[in-house]
Amino acid sequence: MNTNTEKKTEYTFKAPRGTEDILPEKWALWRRLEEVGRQEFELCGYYEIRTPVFEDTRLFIRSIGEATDIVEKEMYTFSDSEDSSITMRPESTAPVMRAYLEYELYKTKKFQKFYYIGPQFRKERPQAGRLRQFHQMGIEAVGASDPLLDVETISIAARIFDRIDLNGYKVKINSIGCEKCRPVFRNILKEKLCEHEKSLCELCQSRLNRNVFRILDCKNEKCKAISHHMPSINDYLCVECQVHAKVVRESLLEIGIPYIVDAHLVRGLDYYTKTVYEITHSSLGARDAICAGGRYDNLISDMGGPSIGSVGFAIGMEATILALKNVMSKSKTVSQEVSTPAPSIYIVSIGEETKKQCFYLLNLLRKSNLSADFDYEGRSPKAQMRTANKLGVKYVIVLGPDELARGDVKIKIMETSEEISLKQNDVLKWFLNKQSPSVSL
RNA sequence: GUGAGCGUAGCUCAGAUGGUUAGAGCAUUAGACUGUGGCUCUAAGGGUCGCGGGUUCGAAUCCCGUCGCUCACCCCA
Repeated sequence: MNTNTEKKTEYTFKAPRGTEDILPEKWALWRRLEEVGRQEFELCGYYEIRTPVFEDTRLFIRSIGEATDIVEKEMYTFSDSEDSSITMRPESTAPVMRAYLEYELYKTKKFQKFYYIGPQFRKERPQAGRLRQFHQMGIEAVGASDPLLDVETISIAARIFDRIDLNGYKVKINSIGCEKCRPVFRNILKEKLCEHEKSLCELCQSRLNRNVFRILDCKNEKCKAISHHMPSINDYLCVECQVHAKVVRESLLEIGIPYIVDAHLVRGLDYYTKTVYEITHSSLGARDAICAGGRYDNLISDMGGPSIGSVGFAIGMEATILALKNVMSKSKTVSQEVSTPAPSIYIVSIGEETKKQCFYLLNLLRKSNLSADFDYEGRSPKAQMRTANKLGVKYVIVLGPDELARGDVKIKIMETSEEISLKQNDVLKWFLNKQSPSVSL
C-alpha cells in the first residue's frame, strides 16, 4: 500500500487494443443497423440464435481449417481450470452448426434458418474497420442445396444495405467448385503457376504448396499480372457446379441485384464450396468488405453430422457503420439525422420542499409509459431549464413553492414558450390526451 | 508479426528557425432586474505538452528509448 496519502492513485485503465466502447452518442447507427437487420432476417423466416462467445477450441480447428491464419495465429485461446482448451469465437458459423448438431435439430426439421448478432474475436493488428473484438450479424440457412437459397442470402444482405441507405456497395460473386472439381483445377493452376514461380512474390512462392488459390488474390503487381493469364475456375467446374452457378447468376439478374463475377475471389475459410460472395464498399480503403458469405456443403458432415448443405453470410458491423458514416458525411443533405432516445417531459423543481411532489409526479408519468426525467443535482431553475432544452424535451413541468401551495403545476410547451396551469391531479390526464393521437398511428 | 505516420485542455486543433506565467474554438459551469431554456455578452474551471532519459544557461519545440494511437502489409468481417 502507498503510505503517501497525498498521492492519489492515477487512473490508468484503457480499453484493450483493438476493442472499442460504443458511447451513448455513437449508438444511433448501431441501433439502426441492428434493427433493420433483425426485421429483415425475421421477414425472411430466419430465427435468432445465441451461442456462447467461447467454444471448445477443437470446434474451430475442425471447421475453419488447421492451416488457416485464423486458427494458426489469430485466435484467443486459453485453458480453463480443467485441461480443456477454450477459444473466443472468431466467427459464428461453426458455433451455430455445433448447436444445430448438438440438439439434433435436423431430426425435427432438416431445413432451418438462423440468424445471429454478436461479438467475435480475432487477435489481429487493428486497422480501419478491423478490430480484435468486432461484431457480426449473419445468417445460416441449413439443410438445403437449392441455388436459389444462395440468392436469397445475397438478396437479404443487399436489402439491409438498401434499407439503411448505404449507397455504393458492390456484390462480387464467384464459384470455387466442390470437392470433385476443385482439386482438378487446383492441380492445373499449380502446374501453370509453377512455370512462373520465380516471378512470383516470396509469399506466393510459399503459397504454391500451401494454398494455391490465394495467389489469385495477391495484390502484388507482378503476381496480379501472372494470375491474369491463369485459367479461370469457371472453366473447370463440374456440371453440377456449373448449373448451380448459372442458376445463381441468372436469378440474381431476375430479381434485380447487380453483381460482378470475380474469378479471383477466394475465401479464407476452408469450408466453402460452390458459391462464394463478398459485398464491398469503396469508401473503406484497404479492408473494404462489409459482408462475406457463401455455401458450405461439407461443413456439417465434416463436423460429424449428416451430409447436408447450407449457405450463409456475415455482415461486418463496424465496417458497415464506417461505410455508412462515409456516405452520410458526403451527402450534406442527410446530416446526422439519427435520433437518440430522449425523454419528452422534464420536471423542474424549485426548492427542496417540492422535490418529493415532483418525484411523485415523475413516477406517475413513467408508470403510464411517458418518458420523463428530472434534476437530481439540486441545480437552479435556470440550469434545469437549460438541461431540459438540451435534452430536446417537448414539455417542462414547473413545480415551485407557489404551485405546491395551490396544488397545481405549470406546463411549459418548449416550442412556443407557452405556459399553462393545471391541477396536479390533471397532469397525467393532460399528457395522456396529448399522447393518444400520435400513439394511434 | 512487419513497415510508415502521429501523440499539446473533455473534443478539434494553433504553438516557424529551442527563450519569461502554454493558446484558440467548441463543450462544461456560473452570472447579465435573485422562480425558467434556445440567441448574445461576461467570467470561471480544466493541461505531469504520452512517458523516461539525453543535449542545452534554457525544450511542447532537437536526439535516443519506451508506450499508445492511426494507417498500410500478412490475413480477414
